[in-house]
Amino acid sequence: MERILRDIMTLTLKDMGIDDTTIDIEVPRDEGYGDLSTPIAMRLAKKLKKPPKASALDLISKLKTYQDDLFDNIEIAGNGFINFRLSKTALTKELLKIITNDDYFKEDIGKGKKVQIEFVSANPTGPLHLGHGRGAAVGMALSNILTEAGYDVQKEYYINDAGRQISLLGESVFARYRQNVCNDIDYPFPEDGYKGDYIIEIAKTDEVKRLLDGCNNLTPQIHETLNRLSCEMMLNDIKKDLSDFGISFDNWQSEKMLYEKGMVQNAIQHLSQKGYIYEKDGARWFKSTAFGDDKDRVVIKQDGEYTYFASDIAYHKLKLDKGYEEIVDIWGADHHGYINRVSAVLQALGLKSEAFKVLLIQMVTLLRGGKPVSMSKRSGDFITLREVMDEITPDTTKFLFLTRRHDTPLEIDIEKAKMQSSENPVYYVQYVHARICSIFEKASSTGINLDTSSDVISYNYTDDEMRLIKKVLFYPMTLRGAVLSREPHRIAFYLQELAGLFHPYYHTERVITDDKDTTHARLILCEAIKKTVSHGLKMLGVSAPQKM
RNA sequence: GCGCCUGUAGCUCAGUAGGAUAGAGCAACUGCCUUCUAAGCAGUGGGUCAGGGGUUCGAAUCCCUUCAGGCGCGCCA
Repeated sequence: MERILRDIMTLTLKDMGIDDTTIDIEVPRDEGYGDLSTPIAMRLAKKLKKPPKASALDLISKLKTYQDDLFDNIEIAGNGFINFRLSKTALTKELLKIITNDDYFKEDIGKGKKVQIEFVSANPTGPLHLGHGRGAAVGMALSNILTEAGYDVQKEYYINDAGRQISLLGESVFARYRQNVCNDIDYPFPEDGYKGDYIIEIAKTDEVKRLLDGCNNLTPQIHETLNRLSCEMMLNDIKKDLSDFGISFDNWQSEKMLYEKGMVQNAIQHLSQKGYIYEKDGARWFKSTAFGDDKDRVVIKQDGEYTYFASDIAYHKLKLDKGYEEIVDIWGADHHGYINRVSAVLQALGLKSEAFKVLLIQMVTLLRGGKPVSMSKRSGDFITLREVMDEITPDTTKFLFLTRRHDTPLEIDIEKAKMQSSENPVYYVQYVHARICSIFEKASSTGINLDTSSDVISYNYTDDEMRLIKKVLFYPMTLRGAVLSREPHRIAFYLQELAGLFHPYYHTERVITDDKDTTHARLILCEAIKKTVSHGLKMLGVSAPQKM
């Protein structure tokens, strides 16, 4: 609905010789101000050098020549707001489009722009914890809405399967093998090793036992194989967790592969040719200060080894080489100090700084009965995503994450989350869908079916119904806002508002009545609501159950 | 010390790219199942938007500053 208004306003402004102004259209807080409103006259006043009211009058008179039957009236408020009241016929006609047009909510904002979203990317040295779950929920929802908005999105998981941590993983598994399989209780556990029980489970698997059979100490070859094996098993667990959580990826990018294919070396060489690499104190540095970083960063250490940053350079170069025009990295907030140097790399490689966005996922602090639970992978003492989603369902967990902005710290009391699971907001929204499904079931059992063949509705919708109709028709505004701001949580809040309108309506009015026209009109409304709710839930990666 | 994030109702959080009289859920209390699902509905109470200054037609939102909390600041990954 708002799209129609936006379109004709764009045309009108063009007529007036203005085509560089952003058009803000919003739903006023108070219904008394109309259905939609725009503060554009205030902005226009400066350009036209006329007072806001005069500018508004100019705009309105021209606007009406385009599509007069869209509005009941257009008013100018004392402060210069232009308030539109939409006509019932225009609104109901549009309502039918939601039902008949399966792509109604698609809007081509992205115009096929290639965007890569990288998220989760947890090290394969332990199971996913809640913070990863939060990143997964956000990344998935973001890629869903961007895809719906016409972007060409690829979801990627970056596997840190190279470097010392993996070596340490192998050593940890070996120590547990000696201790738990060979009963060599005094075998020393590596100081910084991974202490979680999952390491013991890996050590006890047949594959590991077969590999390590009769092995008293790690030879380089066996260590290498054990690393690979442990990493694979860990990664399989992660993949299983993600898939059970409802998260999918288009590509799993291995860090190790970057080294094996010489891409790290190539990337450094490439930057070197551009003059961004220099030597100092026996090491090689990337001149990231040239692009706004605090200090230059080492890429090759004195001992000739690459730093972790070096492989990240190669990784981000690969993203560009694959043709992505926008790069979104979703990281834990504790990595924020890393943004500038990666941004510097991408700029050095020719990407505009606006085309690189990092979404920081703030910490999830877990409380159990009011007391914080410590989260350390090394000590093995942390709450996994698996535990939580098994306890309160993946839907509830995702909704919990997506009813918050991703960049604000989040506290979850696991006891409360469990207790509230039957009163959780996600059920409130899903219940709308289930109830409407139930209505249609009842309708078809009495021989009534939804008829969309005619666009004439011989029924006068009540005020409550008009409120619902508008809410549904304005859903694309929320979607658009979520896309532009990259904030999927807005959809979760919208859905709660829509549910907050539907449930009271359901309670006071019956959809299936003796009157044919009334029933028909109300079924149309219900179908539109159902489509909207199921679309919104789908964007969030949450199911829309037929029954509850 | 420097940098990033945060501070809104008792609690957990929204606040729609600076817009109109600051919202929701939870918790508390009171009612409502013979109806298409009570995971629901109706009602009641609750605020110095951390403090101060500035920018303008207009600020919870932008800028400066103070205070409070969190997280970073390796030739670790």
